[in-house]
Amino acid sequence: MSSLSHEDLLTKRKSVIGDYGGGADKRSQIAVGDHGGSACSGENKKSPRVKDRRGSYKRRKTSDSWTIVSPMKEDGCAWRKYGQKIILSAKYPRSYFRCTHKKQGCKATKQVQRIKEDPILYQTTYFGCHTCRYKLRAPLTNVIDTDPPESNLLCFEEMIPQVDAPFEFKEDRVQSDKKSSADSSLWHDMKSLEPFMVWPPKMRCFDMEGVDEFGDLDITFH
DNA sequence: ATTATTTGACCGAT
DNA sequence: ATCGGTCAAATAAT
Repeated sequence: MSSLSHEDLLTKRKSVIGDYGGGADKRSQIAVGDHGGSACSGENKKSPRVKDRRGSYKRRKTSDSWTIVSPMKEDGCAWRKYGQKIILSAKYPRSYFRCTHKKQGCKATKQVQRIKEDPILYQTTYFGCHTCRYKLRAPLTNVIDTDPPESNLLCFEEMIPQVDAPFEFKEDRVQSDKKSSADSSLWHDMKSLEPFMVWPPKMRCFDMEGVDEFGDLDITFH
């Protein structure tokens, strides 16, 4: 789709940024600049860099999660990447995604990690159910107020096959080539299927725990 | 303009 | 101290 390779993009970006990440943290710089000499209004507890983030996030529980092992890392949902980490015991980095509609209260997240090279396999772990899907049906109306935000579990009737999502394969920066054709053709095969991501939570609702296989996909509920 | 991605720092747990 | 998960500024894309 894009005319530039990922290496190109990366190179371009690096050349623009320079030693961006290498040296001092930009927020440190900002912080020093901000209240650098100011000593502030006296009481600082522990030199907040740019903003005190203590308690800014809570670690998730491992409940309400399930894992899918599949050759695809795309599902039918709109995710926004918010992090990537090198995992010590893993060969490939792990990517962290949250639902694009987090602002509307959707708490669903997932993490994707490639676990195998030859036939490429991704392990995707989902946390929480989407609460945003049925809102998409009436995007221009004022449904937000009327939606019960605590209804985590949806019915099948509420589900919409969200095949309008941007299906696009983007490879991790750390290995750029040898993707596309295999992946894409695979995806085109799978594209006729229901986006499988939407039903694992239903299976949970229907008391299907203990099921850990479904066709070609390995699914593990936690 | 707004939204998405990148990426090092920060946080809590161990 | 280290690890994995998250934040958020800078950057890129739309």
